[in-house]
Amino acid sequence: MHDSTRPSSQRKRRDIFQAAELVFLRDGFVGASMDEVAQLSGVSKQTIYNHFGSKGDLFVALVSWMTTSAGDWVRPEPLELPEGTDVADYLEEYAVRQLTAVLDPRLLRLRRLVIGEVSRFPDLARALWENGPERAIDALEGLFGRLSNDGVLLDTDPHLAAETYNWLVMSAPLNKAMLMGDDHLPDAKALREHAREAVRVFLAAYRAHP
Amino acid sequence: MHDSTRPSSQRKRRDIFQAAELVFLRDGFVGASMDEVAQLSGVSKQTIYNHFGSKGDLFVALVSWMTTSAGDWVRPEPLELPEGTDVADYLEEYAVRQLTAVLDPRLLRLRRLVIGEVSRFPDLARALWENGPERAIDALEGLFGRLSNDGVLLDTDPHLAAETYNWLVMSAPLNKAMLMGDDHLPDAKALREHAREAVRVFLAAYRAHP
DNA sequence: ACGGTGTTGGACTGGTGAGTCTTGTTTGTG
DNA sequence: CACAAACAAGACTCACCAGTCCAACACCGT
Repeated sequence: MHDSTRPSSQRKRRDIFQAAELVFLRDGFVGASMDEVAQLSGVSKQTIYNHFGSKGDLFVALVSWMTTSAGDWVRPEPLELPEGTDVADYLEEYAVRQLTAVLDPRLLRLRRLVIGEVSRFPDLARALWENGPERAIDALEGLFGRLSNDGVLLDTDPHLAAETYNWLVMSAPLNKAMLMGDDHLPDAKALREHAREAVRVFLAAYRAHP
Repeated sequence: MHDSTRPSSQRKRRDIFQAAELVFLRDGFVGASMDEVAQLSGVSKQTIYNHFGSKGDLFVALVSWMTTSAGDWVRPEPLELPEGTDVADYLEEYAVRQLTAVLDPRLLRLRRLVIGEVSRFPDLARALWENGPERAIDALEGLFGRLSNDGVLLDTDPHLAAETYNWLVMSAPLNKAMLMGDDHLPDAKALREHAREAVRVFLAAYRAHP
């Protein structure tokens, strides 16, 4: 609702986001209290309503801010297999990076929150889908298409292959984390082993037979 | 809080559950109103508080009721490959059954709700995990162990194989449904094709080479 | 230094919701 | 039939919350 470029305004805006993140992630959308956000951010309630028009608007802005600002967790640059690199090694490395990024507790809580609010904020959930899984799958699809042309992978639908690989890597830890909380996350070794097995299964089904 | 075996009480208990299901699944735990549950169930508020001590207790009872009463969606009997049946056909059939069961909108909404309330009700989420994915994986593990002994599958960790197969089948549609709402569910044909591809990938990686 | 914009703190409104209480009525059982 | 437990209906308490209003104050560019 406001567009002040004053430095103090920008600072306050960021403080509001930080407090809102804490409160919304802890109490959910309905359970969160704007008074607490105000108090925790050291900002008056009126100021919040000047920056964001309503509780719902603040929530939407917060989720967008969290997904884009921490948007490094999905590689924007297209995936490319460096010359002379083993496919298995490359895919395994990609899997480990992606897993450690997505299994960040902050992102897990955000994901739970957005999933719980699907019926109230369907657009947010859709945005999270498109910036998360869909973007990752699209990036993989590009890579797999090229690998098919090079005769490394079978000549099948690259999108289907990308989907399969993405979920082979992500689904078991992610779905478990969704329900089991942040206290049962796999450690680095378990993650590595999971990634290796995912790559093994994927290549068994999609590698071209020479 | 009460243990009346009177038939009218049982009836009212069921009515309360039905109304609570509607309200909680629609508005979430915090957003749900006990007054509305009372009015919708045609039962006085006091009666609700006689049966269940508090809003939280009603919520816990409701989720338990929904997971167990509709617990047919996971086969209680251990999985068994009938004599002379093709493994691929059997696994594909199992996948389609499991998918149609889990992709029921009612269960999807319940899952979203429980995921959104992980921090408030961690026990519920854990119970949903154990009665859902974990039980399905355990059942598959038994089957795969036997198939390994019979030389049909590779002699690898049957639990790992079960986990892989379970998520190969479930993850793509389930995770998409979690975020994209109940309006983008795959139809029967898409489900069948997805199941077939999951089986193909799984057997490519786990079938014993003769 | 000045003036406008942003900010503050707190009071205030209107509404809602969980849980309790009361009184009178229903319902199943001995 | 009689009795006790369960129920209905609604008023009631207490607390909380989204959003607004207002008068005094702080900040910043000109």
